[in-house]
Amino acid sequence: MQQKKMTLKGLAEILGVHTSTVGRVMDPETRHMVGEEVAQRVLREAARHGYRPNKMAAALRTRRSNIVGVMLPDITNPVFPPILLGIEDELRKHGYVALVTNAGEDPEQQRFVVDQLLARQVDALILATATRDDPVIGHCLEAGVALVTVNRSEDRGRVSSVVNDEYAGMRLAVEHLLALGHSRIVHLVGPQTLSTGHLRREGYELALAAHGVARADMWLFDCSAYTREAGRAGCLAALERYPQATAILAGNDLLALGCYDALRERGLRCPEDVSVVGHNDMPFVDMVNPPLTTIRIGHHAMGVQAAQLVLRRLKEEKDEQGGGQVEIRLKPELVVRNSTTVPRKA
Amino acid sequence: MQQKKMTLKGLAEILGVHTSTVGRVMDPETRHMVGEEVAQRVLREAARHGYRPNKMAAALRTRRSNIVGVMLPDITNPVFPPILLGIEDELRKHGYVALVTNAGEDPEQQRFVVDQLLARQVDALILATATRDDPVIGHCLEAGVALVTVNRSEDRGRVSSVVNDEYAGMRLAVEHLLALGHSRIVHLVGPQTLSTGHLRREGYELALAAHGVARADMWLFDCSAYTREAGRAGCLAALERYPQATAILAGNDLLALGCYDALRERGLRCPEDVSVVGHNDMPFVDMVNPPLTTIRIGHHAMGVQAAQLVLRRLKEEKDEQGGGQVEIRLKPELVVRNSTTVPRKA
DNA sequence: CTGAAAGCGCTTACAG
DNA sequence: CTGAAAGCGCTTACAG
Repeated sequence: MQQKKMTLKGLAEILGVHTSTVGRVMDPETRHMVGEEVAQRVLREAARHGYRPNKMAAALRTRRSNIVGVMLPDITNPVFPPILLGIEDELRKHGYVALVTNAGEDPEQQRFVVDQLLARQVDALILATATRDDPVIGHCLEAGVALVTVNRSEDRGRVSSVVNDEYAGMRLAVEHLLALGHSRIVHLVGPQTLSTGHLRREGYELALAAHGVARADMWLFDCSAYTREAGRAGCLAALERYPQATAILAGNDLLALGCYDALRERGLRCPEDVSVVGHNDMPFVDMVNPPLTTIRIGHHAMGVQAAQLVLRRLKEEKDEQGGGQVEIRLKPELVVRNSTTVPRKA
Repeated sequence: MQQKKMTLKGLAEILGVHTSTVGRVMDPETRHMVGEEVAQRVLREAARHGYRPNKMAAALRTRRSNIVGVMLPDITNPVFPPILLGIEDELRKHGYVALVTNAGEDPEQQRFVVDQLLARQVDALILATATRDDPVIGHCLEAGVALVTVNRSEDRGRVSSVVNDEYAGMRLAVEHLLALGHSRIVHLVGPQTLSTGHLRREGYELALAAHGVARADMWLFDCSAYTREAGRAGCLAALERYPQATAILAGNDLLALGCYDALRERGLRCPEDVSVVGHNDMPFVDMVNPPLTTIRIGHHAMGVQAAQLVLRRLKEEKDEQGGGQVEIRLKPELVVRNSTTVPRKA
């Protein structure tokens, strides 16, 4: 059963040819260099033994592992699986695989994980963990790996990224609420250490300003993390501070679900008393009560683009072309469901 | 910036010692073989150059990659991320990493993915894709890799597995409904090609039989897949066939959510008209309307156990001990929320 | 305690 | 069209 692993050398011995001949046949690119008849014999024998070339050995020799490392902050957060799927789909098309690891939010742990990935000779890194001022990115840059950031970006522009257009998303959300007649809109702000939290906050301010809303009427409330519990606490406190609020624009869907908890606790109805808008359109927010109005982000597409970008970078590297950093911004979409309606009468 | 990659040989040259000396120092296990003073010099120089041993080269030499391949059917299904997390956490503790890939449900594609993983020299495989009669498992067995199945198992007992105790879960669900007073309980059956679908069905029958319910009063309805849409269609058809049903026991949470859709379409209220029970307790089913009563499965623990099992198998392999196949069954838990109540009056 | 040497399984310039 | 040889970066028995 446990058939002994066949190698190039083994096959060559059986066939009475040189290993380099077998090697040439196994690679479709170089197969033409070998005589038709010999090639067929080699192929047949390889198949008979279920020969599978050892890619690690090849990687060692060519200094190309065809592995891209992917570091996630939390695979359990529903936005990441689709991104990952997009990355994998695209990489696979080009003969690459993803070495995915979950690193949490702690920079020390992340640095450790990056070192693990580098020790395993990944050709490139895709980081979904970026913070605006990210020490780990510096670490990666020093190591000299090809690098791309996905979903989040850093502030210093040292690395290419594929992100959502956060300004556009917030504009959609704000204009939806404005159109319904809301003028007292609280923004539950996500972590300011992350580009998403920061840019959505700016997007909220920009969108309101564009519609002539005064600074004083922009009601911001910080949440410590993108979690349901932080959303609940933030919403409770925001309701206290701004009792006249008729709508809440949450930094993401998890915060929005926390708002649902808080509103229920306060005996307020959504959307009749307070409208709520989320951000991400993560799975199943159409099933909650009430179905959540939110901003849909193309997570799968984001993964695909990130993979393409990193693959392109790898190609340029080989061609010795420098190439500056780019930021690819995907357009989000408003999904109106039942958590938003016209404001209650004051 | 892009500092040239340092190697054992490079360090040895700089230090004027032999590569094997440097090698011995880099491995804590063999460090004691080297003189204290030399070891310190080596360590200092290694740190100065940010030396990171090439694990691929080591793997080639030792024939141990310390990589475990993990094959998933669909990372987008919320039950898998926690399993994955458990696997990774445990593997990391032992110096292993997971090479995760999403393979879909198609056996051809899965076989291809397995070959990819094997070509990359994984030491072992954890499959979350198992079907009751699984051709891909045969393929893996032939290749002679250490193998463990997680969440699902195959029928032939050729491979160890870590699964949920499906009988126990169904007993909890059935007895909960019985205790509420239901006697007309439909079971929306999951795919019979999967151990989960099959065993939950048997569990339903066993539990009802234990309470003296006649075969004729066991109302089964097959669903083609574990999806919300299949649940909706199945529920609609089941309602047609069994109009007196007062409760639905869905094969999993996704099917249960599909029931919600169907009930809404038929103008039936849950739980007043029909109680619904799910299976898995996946994230956010506490936020749907109504919050779902379901069976909680320890997915993270399942991943941890699967990793432990495969690691143990690897160790035995080294120790030349055969060791038969085992099945580890985790105990599930009933989570009562608002989708179940006493039956309506007939 | 340290060194010299062989070899893991490939790839690829260089000959012929 | 095919072969001989070197080498990717390690590890590890074998000497001394």
